[in-house]
Parts: sequence; C-alpha cells; structure tokens
Amino acid sequence: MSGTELNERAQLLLKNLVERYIRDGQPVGSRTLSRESSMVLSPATIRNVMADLEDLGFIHAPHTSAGRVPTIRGYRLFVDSLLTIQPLKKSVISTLQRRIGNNEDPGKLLASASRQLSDVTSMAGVVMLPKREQLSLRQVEFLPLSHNRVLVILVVNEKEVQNRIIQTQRNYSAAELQQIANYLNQLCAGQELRTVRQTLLNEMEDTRSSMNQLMADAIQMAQQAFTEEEQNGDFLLAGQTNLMSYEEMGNLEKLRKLFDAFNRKRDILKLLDQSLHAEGVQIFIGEESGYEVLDECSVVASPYKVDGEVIGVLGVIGPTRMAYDRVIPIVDVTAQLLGTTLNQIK
Amino acid sequence: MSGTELNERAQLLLKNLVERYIRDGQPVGSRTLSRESSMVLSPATIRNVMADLEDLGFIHAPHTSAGRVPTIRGYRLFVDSLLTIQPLKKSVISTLQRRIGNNEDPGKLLASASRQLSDVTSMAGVVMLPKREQLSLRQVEFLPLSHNRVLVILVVNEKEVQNRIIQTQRNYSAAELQQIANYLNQLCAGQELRTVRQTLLNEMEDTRSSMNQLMADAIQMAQQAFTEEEQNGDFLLAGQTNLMSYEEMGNLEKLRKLFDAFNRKRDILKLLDQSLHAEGVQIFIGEESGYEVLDECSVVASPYKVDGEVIGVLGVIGPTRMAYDRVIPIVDVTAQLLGTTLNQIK
DNA sequence: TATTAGCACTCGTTTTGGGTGAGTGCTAAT
DNA sequence: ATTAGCACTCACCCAAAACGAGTGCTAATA
Repeated sequence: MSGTELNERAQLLLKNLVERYIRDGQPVGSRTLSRESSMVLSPATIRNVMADLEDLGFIHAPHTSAGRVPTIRGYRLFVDSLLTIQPLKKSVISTLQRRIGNNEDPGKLLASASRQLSDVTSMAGVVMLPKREQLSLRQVEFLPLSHNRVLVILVVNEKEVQNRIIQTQRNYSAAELQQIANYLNQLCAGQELRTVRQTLLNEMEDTRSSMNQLMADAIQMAQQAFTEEEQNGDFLLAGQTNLMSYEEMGNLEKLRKLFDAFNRKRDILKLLDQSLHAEGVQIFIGEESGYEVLDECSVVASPYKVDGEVIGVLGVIGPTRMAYDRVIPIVDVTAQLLGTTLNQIK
Repeated sequence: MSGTELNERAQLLLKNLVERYIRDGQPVGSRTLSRESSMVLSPATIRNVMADLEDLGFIHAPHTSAGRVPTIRGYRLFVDSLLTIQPLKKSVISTLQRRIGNNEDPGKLLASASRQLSDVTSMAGVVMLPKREQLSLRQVEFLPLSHNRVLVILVVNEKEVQNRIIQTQRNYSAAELQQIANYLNQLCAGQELRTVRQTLLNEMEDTRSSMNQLMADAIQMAQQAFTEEEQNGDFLLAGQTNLMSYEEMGNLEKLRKLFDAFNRKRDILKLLDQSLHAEGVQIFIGEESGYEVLDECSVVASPYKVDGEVIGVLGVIGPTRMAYDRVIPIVDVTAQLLGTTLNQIK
C-alpha cells in the first residue's frame, strides 16, 4: 500500500469521499465511507487507506477527530480521472437553448448567457466579450463639432457602430468632411482595420507627391480615427450574489476581496484568457488559479467559437466544493449553444 | 418634563447621543453621556431625560441593561434640526474637483463621480444617468443589412450616437437608403425627437396625396427608427463592496438582498427619482425609503443640474449610522461639481 | 422643584467545565 | 491483508457562574 501509485481501491475510495463531501459539506469519516461505499470494507481498513491518501496529499483532516476533506490535489485527481459526468438530457439542453433565446443583439445574448449560467448553477456566471480580431471597416462618417473636433462614426463588421471624437488641426466644414469620408470609404471600405492602417501609410506616400492637401488631411485624420483604442477585454458577470449563500464563503472579508476582484476585472480576465486557447472545458481549482482571491473558489470555463474560431470564454465561478459533474456539462453545452446562436445572427 | 415638546436640554442631549452613537456604534448610556456632554449633569438626571426621549420615540434601548440607540425618528430629528454641518474646506473641494477630472466623455465623468463618492465616504456611490428630455436629432443614416434589415444610425445632441436595427418591407439598395436619409435629414434635422415624430405624422398626410412611394417608405421607416426605446433610466454604482465592511450589515442574507436590489435597479431608481424634483440634498433614513431592503441603510441624494435644469440625481448609500455631517456636504458639492463639469463639455 | 446619590435589579456577554460523540491511530487477532 | 477492539482526541453543545454596564426608583439635597 505504500508507494506513490494509487491502486484501484484507493481511487474508488477517494472518489466516494469527494462525492460525499461535495454532497453535504461535512468532513467524511471512515465509518460513513464504509457504509456508503460500494465495496464492503470495514472502517478500520478504510482508515488505513485514508491514511495513505492523506500521506499522498489527496485528503486532509481538519483536526484529529474529524473526518477527511479533499485537498486541491484531491479535487484535481477527482475531476481529471475519477469524475463520471452524465451528459445532459436533450430536454435540459433545449431548455438552455430556449432560455438563452436568440436575441438580435449580441450584447443581450451574452448577458443572457451569463445570467443563464448563474441561474442554473446557483453560482456566478461569467461571459467574456468576444475578441474580434478582424474588424472589417464598412463605412466611415465624419461630423464637425465645435473647437476643431470631429465626431467619427465607424461602421464595422456589417452592423456594429463605433464612434469617437478626434482633434483636428483646423475647422473643417461639413462638406469638406463629407469629401474626406467619401475618399476614405472608397479607399478602405471592406478592409480590415489593421490592413486599413497599412493602406493609409502607402497612400500617404503616394499623396505626398500629388500634393492634394485635403487628401493629406484625410489621411492624417484617419490615422487618428483608426488608432485602435486598445480594448483590454471585458466580461459580463451575473449572479455574484449567489456566492453569498455558500457558507464556505462565510468570511465576509474574503468575499469582499473576491467581489473587488470582480470589479477590478483584470485578474479574472487574465484567468479566463488562459482558457482562450484551450480546447474544451477547463477547470481551475482553488489556489491553482494563481489568484489569491480565488483561494476557495473553482472556475469552470470553456471557450466558445464562431466560425470555428474561438472568440471568447465563458464559465462559472463558485466554491471549490461544487457539483463538478453537473456544472461541467452545463458550461460545455452553454458554450456551444452561445457559439451557434452567435453564428446565426452574425 | 412631560409633554411633546423637546426643551433645549433634551435636544442637546439627543444630539450628543446620536453623535456619540454614530462615532462608535455602541449603545450609549447615561454615564458616558454625562462625561461626554458639554453640560454638567449627573447620570441620574440624564437618565430621566433619556426616559422622556424614549417615551417620545427618539431613542430606544436594545434591552434593559444597555444604553440607548437612536431610532429612525431620532435620526430624523437629528439631521433635520440638530445636525451641525461644517462646510468643506476649499482644499477638499478642489481635490474633489480634480479627482472627478474633466473627461470629455460624459459617461466616464459620471462613473468617476460615483467612484469618487464611494471612495471618500467609504460607502456605495451612485449616479443616475442624465435624463435627457430633449434629444435633438442631428443626422440620420441608413445602411442596408441582409434579410430586409436596415441599420439606423442616429446622431443626437451634437455628439451622441445611437444605433438600432429595423425590419423593412423589402430590400432597399444603398442608394435608395441614401435618398431616404437625405429626405429625412432635410425634413427633421435639428428638431427634437418628439417633435420629429409629430413632423412625420404631418408629412405622412401630405405625402399620401403626392404618392411618392419612396417618401412614404421613408416615413414608415423613420416611424420605426424613431420609436423611442423607452429608456427606463439607469444608474452607475460604485463601491458596493464598501458596504460589506460595516458590521451592522453583518447579516449576509440582508446584504444579499440589498445587492440584489442594486442589480434589479428598479427600486433604487424609483427612490432616486424622488429626489429628481427636489431642491438640494435629500436624506432617506432607514425604513423611510419605503423599500424593505434599505431597512438599515440611509440614502443621501442630491439632484445635479445642467443649464440650470435638473437632469439627474447622485448620492451615497450606507448604513443608517453614518457620519451625516461629513456625507451631506460631500454629496452636495459633488452634485454641483458634476453639474458644472457636464456643462463645460456639453 | 429640579437634581443627585444610592441601591437593587436586569440582562447580555464571557468564562468555565463537564458531557457527548464522531472519528482517529495503533495493536493484536484472524 | 483485513478486521475487531480500545484508548485517545477534540470540536461542539449546554448549563451554570461570574461579570459588568446600565437601568429605574426612591429618598435626600440644594
């Protein structure tokens, strides 16, 4: 029984222990496990096995006369190779589908997905906003404002509208701006924003010789307008209050730090980013995430795709002691549903 | 000493009591008050006075052998006529001003104001988004999408861009849409959205006879586009996690309900609306608000103006036991600063 | 008449200590 | 290798006791 490998029996026992602990949150003792477990073993034997499991760091006793509780390592082994996931029933899937809806507005869709996740899991649901690598310019429009400022309206990706205000050298009339816009639209429409910037550079060379001042202005203006505001990414969070109902979150101070992290967004984003280039559901258990505030939380995340390309991540955040077998398929399916729905309205 | 009027001494005592209670959160007893209070009275006398105050419902003893705690009525009297507010120092005001900044983007400005409020008060800061009564249309633009849908871009109030998608009867070409936009721009530019709708109705009458199909289409399209999505109002909340640090919020269940109310927004909005047509700082103490979740909270709110017209409300939400003397001027000044800053960038 | 000292009393809080029970590790028997 | 038996540990519960801040009432006082 000594050694670093876990035999069949020990694994099964660990599985039972974790399941039991997840179910009712109490440290589980040898007696319980003996009764519960499928195999017939006396408590004493089980104690021996548990002692081994403890030596190997899979479980841990809060104090001498308490049962055992899974450690992070224990959970890890559990989700990696012990967990049996029952696939969702068709009916459940279609309920999820229906509840996500197929709103025209992708923003609303994402919000609904995160709410969905939080509702069905009773934890916090999170949906990262899509990273749109390729923004293809459809049309640009300029409107004069006071104080040498110009309102720029960009229509990208067919139906998305961005607008920003730029500062110009002098005052342009509406007519001039119209001309500039026409010029730029003709030059750049349909291109991706990054190639647009290249196009502008090239054009600048050409125009310099031809000496058309307005064109030169146009290019300079466009340079400003198309400077991508670095979009640091963002996410939608729903149901964070659900987390307040878990007694393992009883520590208000910790809970507060967690909520602050949600507001700060940065750490959570970084964590989600890690799933961006992964395939399928990823799980971060407790400290594994590397973020102290998530000490006692697990994150179950999955990338979602549009056009076969991963554009974002969604998932749930909850206590380490969560029903992984239920949560994992929910996250998985929701990611797929969101992807296909986004595809449809693209 | 019996009677319903409070004599000078009783008022002063109440003032001291509330101040003391606000300072350290413990029920305050006759002994403490005797030591603390400016006037020289024995604990026994003070007990007599306190008994009266209790009869009149201004204070309340949590149990027989505890000191007294202000009731809602007590707080009310305190803030209404006992409270001495020290005006903010110039330096503090300019710090506030600086920290709000003068971002070009009004959205960022509002966010910064609410963060500001929460930071300096260590409570939750809230800023209602401006109600813009008059949206004056500057320009409208149509872009064809697939499936008989059209992307409408509205530029209102000089520099604000709205966009929505409408469903049309048939497919229009870009050129047709351009024509329609020109027509509408000529017809309606500069008008307020509400008069625009009227203009359209009138125009419809006229056009019906002249039988120009495209114009008729244009009007129908505009009807759709200008149907105001009822903007139910919204607010920006910052620092709600601050509330988790007050021991009077120890009850997680209650705190959760409060946070849920923040997310629901509706109740909070209604409450803030009440300050919309008030002059100066308004205070809702505990149950006074009429919303159960705010039982143990007070809301200090003030309308803010642009162009001399009230367009929104801002304030803070915190425990009933808050330092009103400090919070009230902060809210007051912040409202003024936000107003003037908004004015500048308008 | 208003104020105050004195005193018995109340009641939440803290401390103490025994009892309980779930669970353990170890040892010896199977 | 497994199990029964047993002494031991320790969180938890509960009741009793000690504590102390604060009260209301009464009688004395200015």
